[in-house]
Amino acid sequence: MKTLLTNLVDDAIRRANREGLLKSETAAFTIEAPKDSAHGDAACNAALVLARFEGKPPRAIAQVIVERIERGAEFADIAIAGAGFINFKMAPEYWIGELREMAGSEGAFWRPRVGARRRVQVEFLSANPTGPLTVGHGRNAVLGDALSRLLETVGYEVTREYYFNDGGRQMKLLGESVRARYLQEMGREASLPEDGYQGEYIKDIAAGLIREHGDGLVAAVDSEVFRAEAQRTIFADILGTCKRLAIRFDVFTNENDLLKGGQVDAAIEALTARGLTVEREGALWLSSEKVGLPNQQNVVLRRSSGEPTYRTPDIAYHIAKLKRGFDQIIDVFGADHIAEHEGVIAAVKALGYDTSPIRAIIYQFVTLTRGGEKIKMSTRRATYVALDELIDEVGADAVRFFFLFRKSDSQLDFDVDLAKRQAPENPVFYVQYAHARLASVLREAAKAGFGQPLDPASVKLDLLASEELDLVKRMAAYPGLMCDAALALEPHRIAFFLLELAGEFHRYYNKPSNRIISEDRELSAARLLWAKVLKDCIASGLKVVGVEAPERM
RNA sequence: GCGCUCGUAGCUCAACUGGACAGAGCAUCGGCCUUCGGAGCCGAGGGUUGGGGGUUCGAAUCCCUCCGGGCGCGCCA
Repeated sequence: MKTLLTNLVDDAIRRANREGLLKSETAAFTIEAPKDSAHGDAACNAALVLARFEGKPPRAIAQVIVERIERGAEFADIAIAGAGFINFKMAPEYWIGELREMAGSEGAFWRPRVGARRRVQVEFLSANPTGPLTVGHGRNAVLGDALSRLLETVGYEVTREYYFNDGGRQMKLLGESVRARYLQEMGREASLPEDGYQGEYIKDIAAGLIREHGDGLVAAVDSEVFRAEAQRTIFADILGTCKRLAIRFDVFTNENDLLKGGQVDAAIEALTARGLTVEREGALWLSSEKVGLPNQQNVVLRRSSGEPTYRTPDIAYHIAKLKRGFDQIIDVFGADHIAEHEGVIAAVKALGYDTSPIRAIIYQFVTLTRGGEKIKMSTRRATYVALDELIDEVGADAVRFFFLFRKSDSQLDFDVDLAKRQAPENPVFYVQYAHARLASVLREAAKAGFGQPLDPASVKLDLLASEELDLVKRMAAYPGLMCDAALALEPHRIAFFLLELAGEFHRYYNKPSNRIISEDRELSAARLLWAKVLKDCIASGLKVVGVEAPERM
């Protein structure tokens, strides 16, 4: 509809220009669905945009444009309203045509292929394997995955990537923590290193090593064997948690490979060769002023001990990503990493790379509440709530939906009690229930002798009333909404769409006069076809957010 | 202190990236349905979009400035 109207208005403006009524040949106007449906199905602001340049009142310009629009039978009305909006109201036949298309497309209607198979990499989660995933990681994981699903749905080719540091100091510390626990279990004198990992899972890993090796590791020369075992176990645990949330990755990249491949050293050399580094107290720093960073951002590239910090591989990693030829690279991370990311991008850019394909999606923190009370979380002291525990308590669907039910840059307050409730105030339940209801109706229809699938060509869709067509309008807007959401990297819009769609359906369904299956066979057939399309639409939306679409509840 | 970010109904949040009268869900109050095509629906009250200024046909949205929360500012990740 948008392109149709855009073309019509464009033509009208050009015509008016040829007739000497407008100075402009074209205008940067928009076509939008008005918030208030009384204003019609679509509104165009062309006259308002042109008013200044034309030096005429908007309504007068609107008049000139409207008179020159080639109006077909698909329009019920074209009117000028308010400050000078041109409002279009489509005829019922138009919406019936849309419904027919939805029904006949075998689902393609819900997969607008605007991405044109462009390649996108989404890097998300990227948690270092030093412990189980927390609720905070959960938001990252779900956001990255939903974004990937959304991009795929609109036709991009997506690579889901997990990057982790396995060469750094933290991993060494992890190994030493395990070693300490191991020795303690073996009755040896040992204490956890300062800032070591104190979680119970460290003891579990140590216990595993005892089962496997007995006391054979007491004399181990370094903590490497402990680190390797910890990494292996923890990684398996992380991926297990992801699997419960239906999250998977295509590519894993780690720091060690970059170090071994010499890419980290190459990055340091390149930066130094360009005079972008400074040596201070034996360490190598990125010169913040030369790469255009605020000077409070001190980026250390190489410690005085000679080993690189975690950021240097990250710079090398981003260069490698750019070289892999993605059309777009998306990094998902929490707000506490903004400064770091800026530093990395600034360095990459200073090396002459075009960083414009890189985009960041940044999310704020998550708090859990139970009965209105905040649940305390702290990663340091191991009092965090593990993501697995949250999934145990409220289920994967609720976890996913709740994480997506907020714009990523607002803080997220996860109400555990609400998420568990099987009641309409729980948005997950509400949406899933709409789907189950439709499924139930379709089962009834089968019993009543209606064949499935119904043939869109033979069903009399013109029997549908405005209430059904209002839902068709909403569905017709869905593909465009997905494209906008994908472009803005905002998967939460899909969740909100689903809630609104479900709400409109529940309202419809509750009216006794709207019984889908009645004595009137032809009307029933039309409504059933419509109901099937609606069910498919909800199912496809749920798929994008990664939530189950149940047939029964 | 500096940088980033957020501030919208009592609470938790939307608002198609500058459009028409700022919308939902909880909570509160008042109704309808008594149903396995179950767990649903309707209505009411509630707002100077933190304050002030600016940009323009038009601002919750952009700019400036205060106020308030969050995050960051380590040879940690």
